[in-house]
Amino acid sequence: MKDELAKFLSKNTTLSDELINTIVENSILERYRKGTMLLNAGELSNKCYLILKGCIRSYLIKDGEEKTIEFYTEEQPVSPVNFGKNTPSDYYFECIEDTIACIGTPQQENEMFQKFPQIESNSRIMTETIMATCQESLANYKITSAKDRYLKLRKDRPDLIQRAPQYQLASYLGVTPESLSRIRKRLSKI
Amino acid sequence: MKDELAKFLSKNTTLSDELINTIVENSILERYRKGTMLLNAGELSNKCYLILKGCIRSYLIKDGEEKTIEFYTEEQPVSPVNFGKNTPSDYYFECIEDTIACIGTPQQENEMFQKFPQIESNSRIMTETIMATCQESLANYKITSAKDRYLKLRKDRPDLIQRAPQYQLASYLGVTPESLSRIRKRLSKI
DNA sequence: TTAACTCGTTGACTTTGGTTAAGAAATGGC
DNA sequence: GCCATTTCTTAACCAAAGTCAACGAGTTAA
Repeated sequence: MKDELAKFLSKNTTLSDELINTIVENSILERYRKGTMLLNAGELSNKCYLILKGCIRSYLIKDGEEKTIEFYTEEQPVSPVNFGKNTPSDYYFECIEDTIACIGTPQQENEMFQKFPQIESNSRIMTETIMATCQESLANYKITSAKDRYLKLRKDRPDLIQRAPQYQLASYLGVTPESLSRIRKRLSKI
Repeated sequence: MKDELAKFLSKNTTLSDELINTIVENSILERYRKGTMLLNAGELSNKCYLILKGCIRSYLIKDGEEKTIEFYTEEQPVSPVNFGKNTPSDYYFECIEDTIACIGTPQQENEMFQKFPQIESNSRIMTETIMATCQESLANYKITSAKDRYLKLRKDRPDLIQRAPQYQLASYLGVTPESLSRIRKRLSKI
């Protein structure tokens, strides 16, 4: 499993093999069962994750309904926006599959940043990349219909369609489960 | 004008007054007339901005229509997602008012990061904050109606309603100008 | 001053998605 | 296996937003 982590780092950073090794050797892996809540709304977040196997969903509850914000799968970093901050989370983080993840804490992060400024630099660049993705999602969301968003999701992350229940996909796409069902029906007729 | 920059830095970073002074003294200010294109789609971005006065709008063109992504006003940093990268921009950046901004370049940024690692650290944290805002926007967009988004915009950024033409606000809210007109009419009747 | 544009508004009509309710299918626990 | 629960689908109806077209106010340019 630690290989996955090394692979991720060499793909997403410009860190030396030596440094990557140091990180991998000092990293902590955890296993979670499907259904485990990693963070509840109202709680402080003191862990971030890199998924090696499995799937994590973030959501919030509005008007009594779960609204899925994001699905995270293999090789994706999961960092709650209040990670390491003294503010309560608005979001829930839940494992929707049995999941193995590499854990990070604010202390450990700070230590690493101190020891190897290189890592902070890479972290900044990675954050910028994730932000670009987020901005793109928002732009894309505004200018497309629910049907187009479903098609795009099916194209970009086909595995998710299989892995997540439909009502979660629906709220992720910003529609009701009924609407998603209709969209799928319309598409299947073509 | 440089005071504005110092004010921004002391509000948004934990940098020492000394360091802030260094930055302010080395910063370059530029003036742009209303209508100036700061970046066109397809171009590389080698400048980022901190607005001291004025308003910048980013948009993309889809199906021949301008879709407004974001409005940036006083004290907001404007960093195209491809800033300093070797990839062409998908977005246009336009001054919709006469604007004064502080300019940054990738070279200058790197130099500063090298000299003062503190600054890179602050930059990372600022990026994380901006990302949180972006994620929140996306979440908020998904779970609200156009009317609610208009009300929220009017509450959060009342000046924008006055400063930007309605068709730009409409595409920012993700609706047609006709719809926004109707939403405003409905609201005025209450 | 007039002609041409742009922008915002309005109306008629269509399409899409939400709501409610019911039933079918799948899942999980015993 | 069987029952309870959850999830998915379908249908009828409604509300919101898109489309198309027309019009008026304001601006610009000849």
